[in-house]
Amino acid sequence: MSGYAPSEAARRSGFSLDTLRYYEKIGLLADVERTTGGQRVFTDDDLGWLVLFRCLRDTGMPIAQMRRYAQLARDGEHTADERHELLRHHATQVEEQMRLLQRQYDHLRDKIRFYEQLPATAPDPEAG
Amino acid sequence: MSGYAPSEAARRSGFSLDTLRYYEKIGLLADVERTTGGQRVFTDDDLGWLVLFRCLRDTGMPIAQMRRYAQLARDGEHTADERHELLRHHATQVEEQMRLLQRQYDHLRDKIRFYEQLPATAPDPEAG
DNA sequence: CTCCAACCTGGAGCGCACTCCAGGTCAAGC
DNA sequence: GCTTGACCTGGAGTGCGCTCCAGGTTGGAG
Repeated sequence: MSGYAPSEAARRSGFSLDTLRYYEKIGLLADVERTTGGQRVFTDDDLGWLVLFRCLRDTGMPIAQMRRYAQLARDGEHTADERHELLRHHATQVEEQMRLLQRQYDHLRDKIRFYEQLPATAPDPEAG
Repeated sequence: MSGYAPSEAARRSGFSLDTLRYYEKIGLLADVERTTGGQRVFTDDDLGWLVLFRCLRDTGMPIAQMRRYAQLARDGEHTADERHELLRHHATQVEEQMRLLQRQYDHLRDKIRFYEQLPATAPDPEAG
């Protein structure tokens, strides 16, 4: 229950093999265990981190910031406040992002409604 | 009420001057009017298009697709169905995007809640 | 008429986040 | 032991959406 081949880790995390290697290379994922032959072995812990990275990535956090978070976690328990703050700050960004998305979605629906109030009317304000 | 200098168009649309020029260059914005000296003059119609582009961009539509939409609109009234379909299709993408964002936001809030149920507990599943 | 800030062009460069490649190694199944 | 598919490395390349630049032109204020 705690030793996954690269392909298995990729399957479970939804990241490509190249992305997993990339994340390790840039120091986002901490050094991953290896077999004597040098092949990666991912642990449940690594998988947990990947789930988090997916969450942060999907909500638009830049990699540099994720890396900062990961580094803080590696630095130990005394960085908990800073990590907490980092996530809270990110959450407010996400809230703003959600509001914008909702607003523009509403706008889009208006536009679509326009097409549904055709047929055979005059072109709309932006001729589109 | 219908002739804006580039800087004014930029201010009103929220796009940079470079972006406005870029949008014209790639054929997203139709050829913009010019003074005899060659300087751009944006119309209310152009501004309307920019509002739409902002909506589509903010909701994640790739430029290629926006360009397709704009081209269809230029092609005339008989493309209305296709434009309608394009927007409807995009709207479903946006809905999915919103669901994902909400889901990952909830996940993020859980993570934050974890930090709030400290202090001085054991590290969480992904040690973060 | 002069000045200078705003504008023009074509094209190069950038930042992000991967993605692909060549050339070689590892390890499980037969 | 051999085969073969999964894996390794460093580094180059990609796609997107701008952004910046040099070198020149325009046009309204004074």
